Amino acid sequence: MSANEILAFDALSDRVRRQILSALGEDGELTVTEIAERVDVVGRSTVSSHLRILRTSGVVNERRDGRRRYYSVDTDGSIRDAFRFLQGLLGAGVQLDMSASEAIESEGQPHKKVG
Amino acid sequence: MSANEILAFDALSDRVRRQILSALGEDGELTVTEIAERVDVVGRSTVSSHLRILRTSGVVNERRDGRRRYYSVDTDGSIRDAFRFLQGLLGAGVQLDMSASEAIESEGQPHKKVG
DNA sequence: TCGTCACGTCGACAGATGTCGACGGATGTA
DNA sequence: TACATCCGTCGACATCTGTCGACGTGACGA
Repeated sequence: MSANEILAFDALSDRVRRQILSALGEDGELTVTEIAERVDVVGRSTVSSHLRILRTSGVVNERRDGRRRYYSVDTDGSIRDAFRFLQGLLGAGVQLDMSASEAIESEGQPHKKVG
Repeated sequence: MSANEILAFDALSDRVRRQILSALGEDGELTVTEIAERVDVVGRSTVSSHLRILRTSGVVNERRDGRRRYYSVDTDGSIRDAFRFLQGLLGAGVQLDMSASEAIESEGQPHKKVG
C-alpha cells in the first residue's frame, strides 16, 4: 500500500534535484547560494523552488542560522521509503542495516512469488 | 557523473508505474492485459504507454510468447543505478550484497564529509 | 480465409512542471 | 537609520506528461 505514495521518487525524478542531492551528499551542508553556484545550470530562484519540493517531500533538512539556511540530506526521511521500495523490487541480495531502526519487515515484506 | 542520468527515477516518479512494478514484483511476470486489470485506474493503452517508458528506461524486461507479452522487473537494469544512488545518499548502514556483480565501489564512492 | 484477441502507436487534449525575473521579508553591517 | 545580503514567493510562459479513443498489426482458432 505504502508503495504507491513515495514522495521521494517525485523529488528524485528531476535532474537538477539529483544534482542538488549529490552536492549535499558530498558536502553535507550547503546554503542556497552555494547550491546555486554548484548546480549553476539554473538560477537561484529555481534552486529555491527545487529545495521547497525537496523539503516538502521529506528528502532534505533545513537549518537556519541568521539569514542563511543550510540544507542537508534527510537520511531518515522519505528516501528510506524509496530505498525500501527498490529493495523489495530487487528482491534478495540486498540488505538494509539500520543502526537505530524499527523493524524493517513491519512494512515491506520480502515479496512473494505467486506465479 | 552517472548520478545525474538515472532513467529509473523518471520511470519511478509516476504512481501508476509504481503500481505496475509492485504487481510485477509480486507476481513475477504479467501480460499487459493482466496489468491493466490489476491497476485498473487507467485503461490498457495507457498501461501500454507506461510499459514503453519502463522498457526504454531499463526497468522491465519483455518476453514475447505468441500474441502475448510478458513483462517482469529487470533486476539488473537501471533500478540498480537508482538503488546505488540512494545508497550513496543514505551513506553508511546500507549494504548491497550482489552475488555476481562488478565492484560496487567503482562508481559510487562512500561519500565524504567536507563540512 | 475470416474473425478475434493482445498489443503498440498516433493524435488530441488537459493538467502538471521547470524556469525566470521581479518583488518583499528577514537578518546582518556601517 | 540606511544599506546590502540571503532567501522564499509570485506571475508568466513554454514545455513535458498522462490520459483516452481510434486505428493498425501480428498471432491464434474456426
